[in-house]
Amino acid sequence: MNESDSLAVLRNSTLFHGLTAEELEKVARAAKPFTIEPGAQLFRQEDPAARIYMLGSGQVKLVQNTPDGQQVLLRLVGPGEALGIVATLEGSVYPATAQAAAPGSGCSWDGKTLHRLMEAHPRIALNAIPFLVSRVHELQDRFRELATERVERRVARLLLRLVSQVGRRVPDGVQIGMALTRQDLAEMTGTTLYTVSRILSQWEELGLVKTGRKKVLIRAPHRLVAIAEELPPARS
Amino acid sequence: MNESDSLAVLRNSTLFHGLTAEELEKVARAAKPFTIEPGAQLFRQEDPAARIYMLGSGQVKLVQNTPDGQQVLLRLVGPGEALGIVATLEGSVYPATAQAAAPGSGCSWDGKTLHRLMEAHPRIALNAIPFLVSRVHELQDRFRELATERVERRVARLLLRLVSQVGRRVPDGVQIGMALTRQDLAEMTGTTLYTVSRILSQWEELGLVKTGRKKVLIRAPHRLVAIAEELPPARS
DNA sequence: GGGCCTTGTTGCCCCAGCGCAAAGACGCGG
DNA sequence: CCGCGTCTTTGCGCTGGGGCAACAAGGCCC
Repeated sequence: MNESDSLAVLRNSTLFHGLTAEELEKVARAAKPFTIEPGAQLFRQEDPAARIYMLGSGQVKLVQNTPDGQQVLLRLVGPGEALGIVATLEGSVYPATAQAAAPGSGCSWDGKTLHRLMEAHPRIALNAIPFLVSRVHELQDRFRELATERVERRVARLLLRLVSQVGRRVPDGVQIGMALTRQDLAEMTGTTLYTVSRILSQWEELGLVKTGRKKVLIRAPHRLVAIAEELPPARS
Repeated sequence: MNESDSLAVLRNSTLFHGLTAEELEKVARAAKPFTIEPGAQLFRQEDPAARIYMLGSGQVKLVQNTPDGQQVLLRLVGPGEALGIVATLEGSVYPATAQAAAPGSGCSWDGKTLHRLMEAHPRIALNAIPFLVSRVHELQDRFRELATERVERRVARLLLRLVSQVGRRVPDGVQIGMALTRQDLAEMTGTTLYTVSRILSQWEELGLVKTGRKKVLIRAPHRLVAIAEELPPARS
């Protein structure tokens, strides 16, 4: 990951979209490259939010721990996306731990530098807004889901979301292109690994999916959509 | 609500904080004032997001409806806060309905105007960021709560949040300064009005709160904090 | 003051989903 | 190819809380 790699990453990011070539170069020069191995952490929850990271390649899980030892998987971050923006701009602590799920690389800036860059190039601030807006939107949706829908539907939705994020076409369906345990899936849907396991077993029996260790293959996406969208059992 | 009222509203808002007097005036001139009666709606879910509203006085509920008729109360908006920013910036539809809970007034801008103002005065965009950031943060917290905590704790937290938002000291405690039905409380915590009612009854028996029609009075905030923070039943 | 409508309470039943425990299955490293 | 650690499945019992129904209590309007 050298400076010209950084440049390539920046060009593909929404955050720095629309900057002139010179501006981009300036941003790239201020960047510090990094690489990360699976299982390693970019930052930990409660650490002071010092840096913002932009992922060039790889997959990172954002996990929030509760005081009593439970976990919530807030979001998966893929190439071209940034981590720690929210906390770094706020100047507080990271609200979650960022753990690599696949080997990755990218570059980072410290909070001060980012602020300086934003003040100097308002375009960046303007770009950050749609990003934040879409986060708000997504969180609102997930909140509503969690508040009103039963587990099976939430899991169906999750798989569909994963398909669109990291789905890979394979001969007999679409493979989730990422290693996720039942526990991970449970943390993303606000349930337990037991329940996820049971639901997947049931779907497997129906020929809807094919599961394996940390693997899920969707064979009949449309039927999953039916489960995700269907109105609850009946309600005159 | 005339133009100078608008100016006063703007001055108290975070969104337009730090603008020069002239800039503020320009923004105020572009604003359209409004007043609203309890029960009336500023906008409805699924309407194209045409305008952004800034509340000068009053209280507005942001309610999201699910396809099958359930509801989620996303947030309460008070004086100085803005509504519809997210949707208007995104240029999509309002993700929720904004309904007044008390008589109010304020001013509004259409999406194009706001965009123009932001481009011309990047300060506004920079101001919008902390606002959005705090929304993301809050939603993440509520998401985690909903995913990992049981109802009683969530209700306790909600009341505490309401106290800090709209609490009014009265002789024998703190009054929630806003009319909220059990249904409203349920929609904010992702549960049902029955459960909320039962919990409040129980707390009333313990002398923790005093409830009435659309009224909640907290008599012992510290004990509510204990419920909100306490670790679950036991876990060796 | 009386009627009506909205909001709140509570008993009852029921079930989705939690969580333990114990037994597989997978796959890596040696 | 074996062993061990990690991940997954499944049976079982239990309970939090959902939801109906019926009733009570406010509050508002005429």
